[in-house]
Amino acid sequence: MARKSGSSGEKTRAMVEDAAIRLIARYGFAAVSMRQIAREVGVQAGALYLYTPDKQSLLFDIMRGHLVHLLDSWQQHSPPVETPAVIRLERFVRFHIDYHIMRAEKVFISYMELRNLEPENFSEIERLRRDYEHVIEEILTAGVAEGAFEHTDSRLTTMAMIAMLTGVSTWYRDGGRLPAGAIATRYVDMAFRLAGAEPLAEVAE
Amino acid sequence: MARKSGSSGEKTRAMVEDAAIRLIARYGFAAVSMRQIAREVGVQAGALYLYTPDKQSLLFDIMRGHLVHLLDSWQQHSPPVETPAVIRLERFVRFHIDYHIMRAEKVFISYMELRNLEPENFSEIERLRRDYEHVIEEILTAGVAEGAFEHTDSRLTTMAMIAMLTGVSTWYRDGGRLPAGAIATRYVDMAFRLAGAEPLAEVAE
DNA sequence: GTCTATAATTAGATAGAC
DNA sequence: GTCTATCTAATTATAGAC
Repeated sequence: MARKSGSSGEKTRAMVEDAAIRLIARYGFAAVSMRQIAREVGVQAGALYLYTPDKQSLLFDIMRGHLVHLLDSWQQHSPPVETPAVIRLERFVRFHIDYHIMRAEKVFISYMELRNLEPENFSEIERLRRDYEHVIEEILTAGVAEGAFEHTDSRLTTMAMIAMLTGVSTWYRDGGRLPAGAIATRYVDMAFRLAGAEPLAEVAE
Repeated sequence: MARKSGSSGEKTRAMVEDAAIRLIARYGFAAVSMRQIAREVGVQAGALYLYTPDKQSLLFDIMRGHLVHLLDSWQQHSPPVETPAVIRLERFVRFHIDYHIMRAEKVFISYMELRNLEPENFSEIERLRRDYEHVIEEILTAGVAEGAFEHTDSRLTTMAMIAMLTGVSTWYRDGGRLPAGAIATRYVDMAFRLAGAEPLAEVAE
């Protein structure tokens, strides 16, 4: 029988993406073959091309999907812009860490596999990444304007904060020394320190 | 003529490593072929095997060489342990950023290509990385004991600080908005904030 | 020390049967 | 929708000439 009974295109499509994410996160895009992905799904290599025109699109779709969903999720979680920056920063840090811990593989891929994107794809992903960086930068500059934050260089503080926060996903493991919530609380504290939040706000945290 | 006049083994050996570093940093280890490296050096692929037993060793030697040299350099730059932690932290941050900016490619490889190491090689590299993490952690705990730093979790602060500092090498470019020295100064300030350095020390910076 | 030639394997992608 | 078979090209690594 050439076609398994009960097999369905949409289900297989999801399995292909899942397998690709798992394998690419583990071994790296260039090191993973289409045959490996197919084996993980339980189909032959040729069948993959029903769901993706080529290997590059598989990577690109994973990364774009991740970043679009990330930005979308923040839109839904973000407080209104008129909210005090201290509140917005705390909300952002908790959102970011939570999201990145829960989707560590996609985060990892989107960070590590930029080099394997073809130029046009790279540009689109970079644009989405910059959009996300601007979320922090806007909160920081708003906080300085409010007098709630005190630091000399919002752009550099943004870069430092993103690196610091995203770093969590490189070492976090379920069942580690601290639960995710406790980690997030400590990172909120550290983000406030970097931003130069007034002691009052820091205590209130 | 099978052998170029004026060619020399040691010189070629260095060119092989240089080419490997440049190409792996740019395209990733798995995506770079031995033929590409050979072409960059100006020899045939077979000749590479005079200098490395296989492709894996090429990667491993780059990473181990980098980390051994990094630890060695810090040994020579580090103030005696009895030096106040504030001084030691400032020295460390400037050393780390300077070193990482000047050797961005090796740093990048050592961070991105961990997945492509065979198990035994991975273990050795991880051991060296942990040694380096302990440098910061020791300074932070010493600072807390001295009463110079105030933070709740030295281990987490270490992870945050390493991620923050190493992140510089992912975006730094010569001729950018700020010269390397100015960037380092701002990162010293941010490191002090994370560590919870007493205001007096922060002003002294 | 480097070259040419080649072995052995594997890759991405397609064609056509079912 | 999936399989088998296959094409074409590339890969790591080695052997042996020079």
